[in-house]
Amino acid sequence: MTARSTSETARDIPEATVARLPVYLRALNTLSDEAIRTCSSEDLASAAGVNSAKLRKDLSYLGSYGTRGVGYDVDYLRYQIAREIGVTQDWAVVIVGIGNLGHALANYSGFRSRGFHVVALLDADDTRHGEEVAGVRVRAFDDLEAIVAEQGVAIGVIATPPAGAQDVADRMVRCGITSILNFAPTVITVPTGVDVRKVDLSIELQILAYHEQRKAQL
Amino acid sequence: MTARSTSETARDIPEATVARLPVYLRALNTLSDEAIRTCSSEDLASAAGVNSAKLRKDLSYLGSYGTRGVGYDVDYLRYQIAREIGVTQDWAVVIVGIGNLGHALANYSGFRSRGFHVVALLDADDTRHGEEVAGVRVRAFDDLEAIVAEQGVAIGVIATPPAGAQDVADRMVRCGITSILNFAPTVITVPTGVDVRKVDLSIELQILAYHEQRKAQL
DNA sequence: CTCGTTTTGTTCCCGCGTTCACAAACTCCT
DNA sequence: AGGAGTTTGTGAACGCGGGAACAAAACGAG
Repeated sequence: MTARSTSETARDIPEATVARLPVYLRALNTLSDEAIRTCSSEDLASAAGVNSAKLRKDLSYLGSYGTRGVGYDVDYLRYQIAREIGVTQDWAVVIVGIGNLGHALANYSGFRSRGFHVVALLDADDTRHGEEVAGVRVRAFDDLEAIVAEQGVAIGVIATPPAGAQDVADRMVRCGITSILNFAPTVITVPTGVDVRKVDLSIELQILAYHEQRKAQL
Repeated sequence: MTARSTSETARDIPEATVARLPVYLRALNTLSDEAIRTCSSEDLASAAGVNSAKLRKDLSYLGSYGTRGVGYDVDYLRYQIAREIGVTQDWAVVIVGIGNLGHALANYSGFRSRGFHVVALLDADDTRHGEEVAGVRVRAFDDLEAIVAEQGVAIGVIATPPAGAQDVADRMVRCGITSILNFAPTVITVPTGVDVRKVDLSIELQILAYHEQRKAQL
C-alpha cells in the first residue's frame, strides 16, 4: 500500500473501482437504515451484487477501514466512501434541455439526496422560459455563463436532442464546466481535462436485443 | 477467422464489442443521411469516437465486410451490423412504472426508430390506469402475464421506485421475460439465463464528482 | 496466556480487451 | 501489365481487472 504521507496525495483508484463505490455507498445506506452497525465483506458484497474478494480489493484502495475478524463499521465506512467520492460536499448541477428527459432528471430525487443540487434548468426554446420545473425556473440557454460564474457550477447535464448536443458541450466547456453527463444520443468531443460520461437508453436496449437474439437462435 | 460453416453458428462476439456496435450503427446512420456512400475505418472510427484499430477489430468479429484499399460501403455495413445486433426485426417492450422517468422513456423517440416498440405501460398505482402516455394506455401491473403472452414480449423495462424493483423483476421473469433494463437505483437479482442491464443516473454523477474532486485537489 | 476461529488485506495468476504494426488485397495511374 | 498508394484484417505484445488463495490480525474461550 502507498504510504500515506502528510501531503495527503490522492492515490489513484482504478476506474472500475470508482464505478462501484457508489454502489457500495448505496448498499451501506440501506444497511444503515436497517440499523445494522457492522457488516462483513461478504454481507456488503452480496448487498451490492459483487464478489466479496472484489469488494475487499476495492475498499483496500481507499485505505484499511475494516477490522480483521470483525468486519466493517457501516457508518464509518459509509462516510469514508462518501468522502472519497466527494459527495460529502454539495455539487451544483446545470441541466440543459427540458424535454421529457430533462423534466424527469430535474424531478429525480436521487440527485438531491446524494449531494447534487440542480441550480438551473436551461432550454433554447424561449416559449418554455419562466416555466417552473421541480421548483426551478426554466431560463434561457444564454444565461449559462452568468449562472456558472455565480454558482460555481462544475457539472453540466445535456438532455437536448442530438443535433444541439455538441454546441451545448462546447459552450459548457468555454464557461469552465469540467464534467459533463451526456444523455443525447450522439458522440460529443471535448478537450482533455474535461470528463464526459454518456448514458444512452437505446444502446442499452440494443445490447439486450443482441443477447436476446442469440438466445432465440438455440 | 472462424470458418463460416453452412450451419451458420453464431460466433461469439466479445461483450465490449457488442456494446460498441450500436454506436457504430448510429454513426453509419448519420453518414448515410449525409449521402455518404463509402467510408474508411478512420472516418467511421472518428464519427464513433473510437480508435480505428479497435473499430476494425470489432468489425472483423462480424465478418469481412470491407474492401481493402477502399473502405466500407455505408449502407451495406449498416445492414450487417443491424442484423447482427438484431434490430432488423421489431422488439416488443413493456415499461413498468410510469413516473417521471417512465413518461420520458415512453415518449423517447429513439426507441421506436431503432426497432423497439412499446406495447404496454404498466403501473401499480390504479389512479393512473386508463391515462394515455405516448399513445399507449396505462394498464394495471397485473395485466403483465396476459400482455407478455399475447405480444411475445422478451424485454422489460423497470422504471419504478427502488423498493418495488425486485418484485417487478421476479414477476417479469416468471412471465418469461429474459431481458431486463433496470432504471431503479437498486441491485436486482435474476436467475441465470436472464440478462439485466442497469442504468443509474446518480451513479454516473457520483463518478463525475469523484474526478471533479480530484481535479480540484491539484 | 495460548489456541482456535473469523475476517480482512494482499499477492499471484489468468483471461479479456486494447493497441501497435504489418502483410494481404484492392484501386488507380502510367 | 506493373508499380505506387491505400486501406483492411489480423497476429502479437501489453496492461488492466477479476478471482482464488493465503498470510496477517483481531477476538473469544478456556
